[in-house]
Amino acid sequence: MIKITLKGGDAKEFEQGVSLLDIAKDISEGLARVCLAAEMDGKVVDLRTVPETDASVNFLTWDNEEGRSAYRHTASHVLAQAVKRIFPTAKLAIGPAIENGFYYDFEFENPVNASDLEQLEAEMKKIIKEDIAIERFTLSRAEAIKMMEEKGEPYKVELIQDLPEDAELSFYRQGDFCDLCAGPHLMSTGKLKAVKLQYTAGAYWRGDEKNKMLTRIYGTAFPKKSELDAYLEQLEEARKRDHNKLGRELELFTTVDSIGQGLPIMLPKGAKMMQILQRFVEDHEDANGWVRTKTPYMAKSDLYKISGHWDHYQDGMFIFGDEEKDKEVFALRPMTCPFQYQAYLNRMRSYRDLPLRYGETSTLFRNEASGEMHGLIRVRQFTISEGHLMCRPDQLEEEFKNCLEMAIYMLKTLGLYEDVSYRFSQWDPNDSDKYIGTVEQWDEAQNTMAKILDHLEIPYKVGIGEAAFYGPKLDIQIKNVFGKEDTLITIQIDQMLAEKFGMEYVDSDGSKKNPYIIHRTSIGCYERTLALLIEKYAGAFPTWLAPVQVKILPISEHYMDYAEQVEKELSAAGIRVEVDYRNEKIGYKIREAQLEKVPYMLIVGEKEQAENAVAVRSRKEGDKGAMKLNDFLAEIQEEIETKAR
RNA sequence: GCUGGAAUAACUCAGUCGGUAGAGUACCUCACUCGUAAUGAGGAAGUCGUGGGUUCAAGUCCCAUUUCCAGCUCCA
Repeated sequence: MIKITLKGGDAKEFEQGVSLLDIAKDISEGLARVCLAAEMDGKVVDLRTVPETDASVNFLTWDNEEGRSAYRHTASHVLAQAVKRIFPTAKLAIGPAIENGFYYDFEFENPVNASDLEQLEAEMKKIIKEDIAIERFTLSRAEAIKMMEEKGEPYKVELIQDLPEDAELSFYRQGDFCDLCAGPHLMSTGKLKAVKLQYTAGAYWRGDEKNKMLTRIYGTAFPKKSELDAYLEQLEEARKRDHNKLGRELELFTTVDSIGQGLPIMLPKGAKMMQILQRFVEDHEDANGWVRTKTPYMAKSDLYKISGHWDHYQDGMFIFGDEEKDKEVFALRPMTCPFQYQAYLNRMRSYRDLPLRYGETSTLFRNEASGEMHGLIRVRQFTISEGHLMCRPDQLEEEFKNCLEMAIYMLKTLGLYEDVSYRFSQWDPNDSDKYIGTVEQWDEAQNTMAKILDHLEIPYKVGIGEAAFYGPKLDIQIKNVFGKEDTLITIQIDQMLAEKFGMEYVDSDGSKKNPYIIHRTSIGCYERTLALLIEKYAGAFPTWLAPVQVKILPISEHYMDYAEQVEKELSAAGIRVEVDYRNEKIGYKIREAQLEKVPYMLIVGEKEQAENAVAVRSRKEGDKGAMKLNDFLAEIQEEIETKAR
């Protein structure tokens, strides 16, 4: 007999040789039906696992991430089985479960199109209906290689070859299909209910662009059709917020073929929003000890050679001229660091001068690869709320904390704070060519940063290989409507560039030292931040950010003069206001203003004109009735002042 | 850069087997002068992304190229 302790603490004795599924059944048929995998002594395992000794067991269902993962991982195997049935020559690569679904990478002889996907999905449904039992078995490394060679699966062979000689490998078989897999998996294909293949994409074998590009098929799976439909609906809804679509519809920006990729045109409304953000950021920074610099957009290659950009970032720069032929070669700046350092170097600095906080609204140019541009999120020219802060070691933590607090203040004001996560981006010591500095320097920089982050109790994930070439970063990450994560804000500690540029200060004991440099942004780059604001608010911005805050809608031509008078009064008070002078019915004008997502509509007609009033309609709450113009002005000014959302 | 998809009026899109370029919205004109999400009538608007090719004939087929979209890789 063995003793099984359950999550609640209850323990029960079972015969040797019973599987976890049997145990679940013993507890209740209901549990056996809904559980997908189990956690045994802290390890996620199959339900087919037979405990050999006493163990603690926690059954995992759809409500657990691991349960969903097992479910969708089985779906990915069913996809692979369907692919092998319909395209027997396709080669299998890998196929994991991911956050909202699964994918599987294949090498096909011919491209797969949408109708192939439909056919594959139909085949998957057939396999599910067949309710094929899934069996697990193990092989030695040598046997595994032999089997996959016989099956003609070169990618699987390569995966197995990378494992240690004495490894024992687990396989899962479902009827005519068999795959190398660590598991866990469901008991049979019939456990799956609602599956959907979504789209195909290219993906490099092992994520390395030097390798062959495989075809990745993405799909998702849910235990109920209604849940699948709800998910697909939700995706559809999210896409309506896509800044790249909405931003164009709302006339915030556009692109033009002849200007080129990654070079958006900010239209008046988008440019206005950027100006509002920029003024807000600069004023806030300057009120918190920052000073401004204004530095050139380009420099000779000499500067980038000192900073290391020439060796480590040349592909990312726009370069004019040729080192071989031309006396001087220039490059547009991809970062502001080496430029702002020149301001520091302008004279000898004392320890009393520190910290020095240099802010700049800085336009940068990066020659991104052509396929990488995306709306306003990834562009070739962008403007960032840049800053470099030079300080002494004893000031570092406090200054870092202040930079972080400023970033958080900005995110909270914009309403994005609840959507972000932290990433501590470290170097990859196995890829040291990408970075400057020594192992010791990196260890020191990262340890310093780790200490500060732990002390400030920042809940971060570590990103290996995500560091800048000169130092570690704290990245504040955010996801767009497609679930793709990007860095919105970054705060970095740099001990290397000060030395390279000969930046020093004279300490209290008369010795010369290199300052620490914090590279940071307070709101990120305006283009990307604007993109995320568009998606966050679906274009219905808080009043303080809205490019048009008030739209005046005269009932008929008779009240146009009064409308103009109201416009002048509001405009003089700093409100961004427009009048709809068109000769249209009021319902029509309201509809248009509502679709433009203007926060307030002021309807003016006979009554309003007589009483110096306006009939207020809020975008959010609809008709709010008439009020004196002055009262409305006071209210909206209060709302703008407090940056209410 | 790579894989796949797309590009037709200002916008959203239709255009079958290769045979005279279509709709709705927006825009302009006229009438209506209107009270909280679309008044009616009329008009103008397209080198079918660009450049080649096949054909008696190309929006449609082929090649190249630019841009856009999704993903990969890369990145703020």
